[in-house]
Amino acid sequence: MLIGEMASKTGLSKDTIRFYEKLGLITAQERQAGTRFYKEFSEETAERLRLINQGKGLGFTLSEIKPLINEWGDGTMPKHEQVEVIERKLEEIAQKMKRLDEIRSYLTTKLDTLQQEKR
Amino acid sequence: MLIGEMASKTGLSKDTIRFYEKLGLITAQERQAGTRFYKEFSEETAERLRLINQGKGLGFTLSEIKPLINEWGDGTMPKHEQVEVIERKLEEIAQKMKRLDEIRSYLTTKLDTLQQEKR
DNA sequence: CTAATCTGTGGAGTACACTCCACAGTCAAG
DNA sequence: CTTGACTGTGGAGTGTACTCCACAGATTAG
Repeated sequence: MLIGEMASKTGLSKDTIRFYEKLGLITAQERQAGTRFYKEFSEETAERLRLINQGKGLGFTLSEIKPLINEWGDGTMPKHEQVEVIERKLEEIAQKMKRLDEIRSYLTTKLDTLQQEKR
Repeated sequence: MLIGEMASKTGLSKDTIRFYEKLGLITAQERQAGTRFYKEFSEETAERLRLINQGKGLGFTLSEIKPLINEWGDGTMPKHEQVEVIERKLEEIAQKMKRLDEIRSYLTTKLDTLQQEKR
């Protein structure tokens, strides 16, 4: 699919998608058309874009997200290191969940207080 | 306490703390000293700064955090609206937790795959 | 065939969240 | 009473993540 379809499919702007491609967060096939080239995006890339978006909403930066979603399989990183990276991320996620829960109970308490005051 | 102490206490830079004060995320007493004024921060403000920091790490922007931690008690917002705001935020948090869990299982699966490949 | 709509590129501009700097007043130690 | 470490202010600069624009080629509807 071309960039326009991808944009409406994911809710991201074309510019954002191009930006992510420049950063290497996603890739595209080049399809020739006369003298120039168009980018072909795959269904899998749509999935990736969704993951990226979720990550962002959770406070991960793009540079944190990059290794998270990349194939690791540049072959460069030894397997045990990959395992370590993932384990570290899992800890981070556990941390984030804990914090979310703290904010949740903070808000719940506030809500209770408000509703009590009402009567 | 003065800004330096607050900075080392929270791990935020003095500039960041001043920036947050400008935005109205935190407040300070003014203490006169000769011709000029110094800012006195309270223990409660330290708590606030910690909350702000947690919120940021979870993907909330400063402008989202502001109403979350503010006293609402400018008296301006009617109670039932306050309740609504909090309820909306609680939903958002539930969403974020769900997404975190999705990423968690994505990573766990990846981890399993890697460890299986090893043998 | 032509007009409208799509496409990639290069580069400029924007919003947010800081970060740094120069300057001048304050204060505690020696 | 000087020196060094602290303080507030104003303003400039930085990094991240876009967003917008002008341009020129490509494609599609009529």
